[in-house]
Amino acid sequence: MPDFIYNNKIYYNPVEFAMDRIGGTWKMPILWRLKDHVLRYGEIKKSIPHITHKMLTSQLRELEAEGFVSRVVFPVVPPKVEYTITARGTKAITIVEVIRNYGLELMKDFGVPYEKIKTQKKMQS
Amino acid sequence: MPDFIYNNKIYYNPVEFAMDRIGGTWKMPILWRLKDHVLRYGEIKKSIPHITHKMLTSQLRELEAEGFVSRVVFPVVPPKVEYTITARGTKAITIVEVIRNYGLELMKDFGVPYEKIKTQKKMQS
DNA sequence: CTGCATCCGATAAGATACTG
DNA sequence: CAGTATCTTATCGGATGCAG
Repeated sequence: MPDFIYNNKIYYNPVEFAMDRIGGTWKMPILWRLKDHVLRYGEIKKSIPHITHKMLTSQLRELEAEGFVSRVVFPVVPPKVEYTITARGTKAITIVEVIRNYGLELMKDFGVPYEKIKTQKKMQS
Repeated sequence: MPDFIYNNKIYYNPVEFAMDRIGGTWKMPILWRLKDHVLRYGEIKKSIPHITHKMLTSQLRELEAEGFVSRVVFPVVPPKVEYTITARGTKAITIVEVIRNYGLELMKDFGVPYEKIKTQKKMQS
């Protein structure tokens, strides 16, 4: 007696559904980077520490397939691909921010040290 | 160059940290059930469709270990154990609600049918 | 009733190599 | 530069059995 099915997967509640779209280790960090920048693949890669090539590619594919980011391929050599956040992605950012702030509170609560609270203006190098 | 370490695990951002505490398939549904009820193990079990014995036990253990729920054992036969949400758990519920509402919006957005939008007043049978 | 341990299959994710 | 494919390991989670 599943609640609903989407993409051949059974879901039992809306939270699970939302988390499958924007959850996981990397999707939120990716959306976060695209918040107010259009970025190339390599730029995203450089800006997210420890993410592997495979993970970044697959997560971008999923985010694109579900309309959170859009992918523009420039037919040049060497290849150039830009990723832009969509309206749906921007909406998701709101949730990311809520969770992020909560995470910061929790960390404080748990006594976990964390420095870069300050918003990062410039993203890489 | 990890951002921080907690419980022998490396985290790279606050979102990941938060999701490790209250994320996953079952933690939010569990907290949700305890929102305004003190429940016994078996009651939680019955109220969450498809959750397995193993998963419920392990998730409750983690939630307890990190202070989101408290566990009271009554020294009777047969055993009786009650789970209560803590202040920290109540705070988490706020986030759960935000994510849940977002999930509902997303589902509408994706055209996923879902009936029981109405708040469930009574929980089981 | 509640909880723990064990086994095992499914899935996620890292490393690496190859392509246009 | 960006993307795909393969191989391999690690973790998650289901089923089951046993115990106080």
